[in-house]
Amino acid sequence: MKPSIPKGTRDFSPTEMVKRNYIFDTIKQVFQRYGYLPIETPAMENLQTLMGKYGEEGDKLIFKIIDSGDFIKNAKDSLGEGFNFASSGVISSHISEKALKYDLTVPFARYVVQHQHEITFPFKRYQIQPVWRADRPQKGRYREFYQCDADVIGSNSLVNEVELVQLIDDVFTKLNVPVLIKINNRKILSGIAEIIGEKEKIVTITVAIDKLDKIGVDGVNKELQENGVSDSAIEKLQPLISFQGSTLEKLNFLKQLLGNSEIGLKGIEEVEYIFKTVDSLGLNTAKTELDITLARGLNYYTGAIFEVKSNAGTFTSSICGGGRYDDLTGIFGLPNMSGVGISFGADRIYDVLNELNLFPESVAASTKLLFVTFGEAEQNYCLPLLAQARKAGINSEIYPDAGAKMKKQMGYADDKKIPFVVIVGSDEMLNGMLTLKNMTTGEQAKITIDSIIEELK
RNA sequence: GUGGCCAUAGUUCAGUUGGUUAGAAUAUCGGUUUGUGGUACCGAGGGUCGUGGGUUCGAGCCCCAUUGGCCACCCCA
Repeated sequence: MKPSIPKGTRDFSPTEMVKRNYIFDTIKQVFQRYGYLPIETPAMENLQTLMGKYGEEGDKLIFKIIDSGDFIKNAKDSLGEGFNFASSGVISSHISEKALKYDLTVPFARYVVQHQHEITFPFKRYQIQPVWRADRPQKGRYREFYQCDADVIGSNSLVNEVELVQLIDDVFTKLNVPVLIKINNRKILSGIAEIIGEKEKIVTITVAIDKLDKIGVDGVNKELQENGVSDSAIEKLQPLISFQGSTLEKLNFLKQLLGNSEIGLKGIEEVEYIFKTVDSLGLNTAKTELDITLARGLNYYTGAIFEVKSNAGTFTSSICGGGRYDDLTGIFGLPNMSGVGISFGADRIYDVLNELNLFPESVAASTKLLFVTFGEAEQNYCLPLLAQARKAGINSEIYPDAGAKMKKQMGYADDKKIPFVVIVGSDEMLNGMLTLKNMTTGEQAKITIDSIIEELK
């Protein structure tokens, strides 16, 4: 049998893990600086917890876990004798009650409701875990990937939104990636749908507008028409999607256009506050932009929405995204609990850093000292010295096979990029003067174990 | 869910209009050197050419199917 792993999943080598941990550590450090604390939730959730939260497309991409035991019998019991295997869609809900989590936000909402009596609000949590999507893999898209989420729930304040923008800026400044943070507000999109008289079609309209930079104005109009949006509504939409200008000009333009929409004006007010406050505080390296064509597919967003793209390299997909959701917890029985959060896509950030060569040269050297011996007697002599070195906090190891040739042991050190080697043979054992070799310079010296520890500490 | 490209050693790839025993580089292991790595030289192992079928005297090469990979659309991190 040929060894293989499922489509869209990957193994990570030690070198890759060192790089990945660099990203995780950087993000974690910034999260903590902003007062977020970690939680973890299971890899799987009850299917009902996840279904219906991500829109029609999203629901299709949830990995369902088949029930253990005789699921055919179970399905028969609940569906009756006459059920038809051909309609797998019908039986799937009868043979699966668990699913792999699709994102971290919905399980977080479930967590908040389930643990509401242990939580002090506003609750700020971060979470770095894998999620799974049954998407078809391609560049920057995996079926198993890590999200790094920071969310605050139980606070309506726009200060949270402002802080998240700063947090994004901090993370990418530390990682040396120049980014563009696109900001919009679902309320503005609602306002637009309202004033063009197609309130019901808001999802269709936002999805179409979102594609503007890819398919152009004509493409958007065509898609709207095909989806039953009236011609007069499309006409009213034109000035909006073709408008160019600075954030300030966009805001003024929107104020005029959405003057009759209460929700639209609310959205403008929120966006204006976020931009003004962020501007007055200043950002390190990130650029911001109001993008009224930014929609985002996840159904649960109701207020501000964010999307972050790299400004350098060929990687154009978003590497971070988020927004405000007013009622994710309502469905689990805890209404009026607004939250806002963002999610960093660690795997895509990895791809960006790799392409731009932005990983630091020597991220965390592993072993610092290797004991090379010539036989069992030497090995026995070295074991206590090895323990002594470890106790002193020096990452060290001994070549485990006592009889191995020196060339082999040295090669091992070289391959693992171990900077120092201690060579111990009969001479060394006689007087305790060990041979310490610096693998970078090739220099050797006779020296005691205590001096070695002192030097490498 | 729709479309395009690809599949030969652990890895990256050669392989002539279809013709004998499928090659190289690199990695691995061994040796030159049983107290010295990163260099050099020599040698070894490693492939039912993704899988199944077809055409042919003969298929790694042509045809069909299937699986897997990459990429684009959709959607998204």
